[in-house]
Amino acid sequence: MKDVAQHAGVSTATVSRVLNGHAAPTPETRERVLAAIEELGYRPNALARSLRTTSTQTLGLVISDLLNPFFAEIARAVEDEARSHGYCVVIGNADESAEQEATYVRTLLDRRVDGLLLCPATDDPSLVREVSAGGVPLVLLDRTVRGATCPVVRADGSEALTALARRLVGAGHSRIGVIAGPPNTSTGRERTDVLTGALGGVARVVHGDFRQESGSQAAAKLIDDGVTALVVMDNLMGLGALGEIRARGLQIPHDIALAVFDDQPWFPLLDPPITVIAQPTVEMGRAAARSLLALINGQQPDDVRLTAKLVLRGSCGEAEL
Amino acid sequence: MKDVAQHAGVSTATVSRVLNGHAAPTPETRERVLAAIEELGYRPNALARSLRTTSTQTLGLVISDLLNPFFAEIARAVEDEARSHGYCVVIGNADESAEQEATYVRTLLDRRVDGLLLCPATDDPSLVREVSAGGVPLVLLDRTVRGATCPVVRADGSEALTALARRLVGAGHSRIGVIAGPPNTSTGRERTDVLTGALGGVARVVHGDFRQESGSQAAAKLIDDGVTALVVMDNLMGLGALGEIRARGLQIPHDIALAVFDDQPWFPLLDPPITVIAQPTVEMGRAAARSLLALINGQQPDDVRLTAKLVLRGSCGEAEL
DNA sequence: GCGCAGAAGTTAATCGATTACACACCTATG
DNA sequence: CATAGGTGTGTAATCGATTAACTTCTGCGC
Repeated sequence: MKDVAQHAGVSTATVSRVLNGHAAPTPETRERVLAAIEELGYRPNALARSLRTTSTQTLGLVISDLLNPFFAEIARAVEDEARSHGYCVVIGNADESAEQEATYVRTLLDRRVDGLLLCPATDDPSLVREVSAGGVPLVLLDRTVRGATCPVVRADGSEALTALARRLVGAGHSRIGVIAGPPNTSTGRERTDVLTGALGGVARVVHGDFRQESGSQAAAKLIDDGVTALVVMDNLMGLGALGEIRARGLQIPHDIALAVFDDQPWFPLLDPPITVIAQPTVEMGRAAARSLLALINGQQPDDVRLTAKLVLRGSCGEAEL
Repeated sequence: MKDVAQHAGVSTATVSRVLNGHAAPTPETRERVLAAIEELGYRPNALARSLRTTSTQTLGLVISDLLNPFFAEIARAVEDEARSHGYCVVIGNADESAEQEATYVRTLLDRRVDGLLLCPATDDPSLVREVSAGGVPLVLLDRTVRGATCPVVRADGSEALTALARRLVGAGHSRIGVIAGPPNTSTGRERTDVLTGALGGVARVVHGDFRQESGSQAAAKLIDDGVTALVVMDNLMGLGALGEIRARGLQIPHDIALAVFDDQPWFPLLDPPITVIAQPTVEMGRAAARSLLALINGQQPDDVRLTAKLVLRGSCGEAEL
């Protein structure tokens, strides 16, 4: 910057003013400065700028698993929305591990992100409290924690789950397997509670960990237990369950009915296509980013609850479309 | 930091030494400082530290499309490897747009990443030159550019493509459709050249843009053209092609054979399972990260070429396993 | 008892920006 | 013609760390 100033025959203050579009400098000075910048190939140092202004124009996003397309879609939406407001997004991958999640959150705070979006790995509120104590704007996404005091953006699957339960029971299923998320996550618990509630006594619940492998194992257990329908609470576990069903040579929906939480582009390509509860991932990501930006600007955004939709495709034996 | 120093009755220099594990401070002083840090909940400002040391312990990774599981896997591997060396990764999503790619690269440079991993959207070398001119360590990943002067890490599919070609021709196909990547990407061109070369005159090539929609359109065109086999050069276009095949009610492999570049966890679940050319994504990501770290440490890593493997599953009419 | 080596800690410059304040110059006004 | 008010720039403090150079103190050898 000093070089630029010297080159243009002005002070660094003037260079800075030109850079930040202040009113002061003469068109003629501005021209000289811009020419010098161009000539020297100068690029401002964002670190120095941030240090001085205490604003990094960056949001942190900590998600549970980058390989899960559900989170990948959310990440993309967050990023789009943030960029359209001049913010950058730094993504941290917690890998469903509370410890790694904490590490990432601290790293992001150390780098002074202007705000943080978090998909908490567990419903333990201590990390959230730590962030709040640091005074950094925080929005929770997809999942919440016990006694959360910050805005939360998530999808509500109650209606869809209830409709699904009605359908399965109506179709005569009397032993229905539920592959649930971990009981210490809000989505894991809530979805399961709603569904088992709606199913009455016919549900058999096995908890997985939101990963493919746990889906196969849970499916194996439930199939051995004689269930005639399987509801899987997450797309990766759904993948695992599908694998297990195929491995055993079972026919969907004849031998076993299947429904999965989260839609995936390839679900319609299976035979039969898979019935799902689709979450509005893009809207969730955008809404979360908007809430966080509002918080950064000193507003108090409300919680956002979007609704997940039941998409019937055939894997539960419903009339084909 | 000043607060901590005051609290512990020492100077900021001593606090800094304790923080950075220098030899000097007495165990007793160290103790006092750590206590003060703990008590005040102090966290060092990474921006200030980086400004002073000109090192951010951060790598930039610019990929073409976060929603493409191929890149998501790479991103995860890069991140794992980087973390194990004490580095953070900032991911930028270029969305297959050269313009957005350039924007991201500049943003990352402005933030003074210690090095940059780039999956170039096109084979235009100007952006690469810009980075090199800035003296920032750079490694290309998956794709290269014309006249690249930096290390490149990628998968070599020649062998697998040749084997696939032999098989298709051997099975009697005489009109084979190839859904290729954009001609201005190195992977788009090279894979197609190898395959068409090995196929002799029987290939019909249509170029897509590495996205699902273009896959369906290309498939439609080729099927109308009467091809009996389809080779798709990327998993997203493969998804689109599959959709088109299903929509037309064609049976794989009876009516049309199909092979796809890039494996996906759900390919084995289709009926028949899809034959693929699998790229070693995890190894690519790790190798790229390692090369970049080596470059940062002043070494001169060689290019890395890993081999992609043909995985026969049935969608090309091969003997079932 | 003197000098000196080595250890422990402090002072202050520095990284590259932003910005409050001061200053010089110019114009309009009473 | 002195003065008030504007404008365009420059000066220098500041953000929060690191670190070279310097000070102080301790203990040891002769």
